[in-house]
Amino acid sequence: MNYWLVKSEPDAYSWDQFVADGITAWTGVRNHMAKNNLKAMRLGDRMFYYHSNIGLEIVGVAEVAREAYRDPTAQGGDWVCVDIKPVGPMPVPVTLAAIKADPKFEDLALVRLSRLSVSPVTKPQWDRICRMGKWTG
DNA sequence: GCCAACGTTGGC
DNA sequence: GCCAACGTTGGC
Repeated sequence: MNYWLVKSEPDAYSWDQFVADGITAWTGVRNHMAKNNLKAMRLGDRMFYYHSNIGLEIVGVAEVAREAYRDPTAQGGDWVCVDIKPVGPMPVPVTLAAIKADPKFEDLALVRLSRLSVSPVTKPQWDRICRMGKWTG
């Protein structure tokens, strides 16, 4: 299984809205590196759900419910989206500040490539963030 | 509100 | 093919 992190501005689409929807198509990605990450996602892969701009913290865990397919909101190009569904909220949200304060995360894409909206997370990074957030799933 | 990072556009 | 200008993202 691979691990990921997706960003959403809570103003635009919050974790609570995501939970209310139950499943959502992760559309609108228009960056090639992010697109490649979407294409690499496999059914059941897990991802952190991060609130950018407001909150600046990982608030939940989601998983891939459908692998990459053509993004219906794209006018042209070969943009793709995946379907994701919430697994559960992070018992203790993990803040960007806490992540940045830990030297073990200096290679985390969220830190190094701050503008990338869909990024990979290594297994050790995943486990460490889960511990910080008291995630027991 | 500012600014750094970075992708895209367009002139040459 | 280079590079300046510009737009967007996202943290501070």
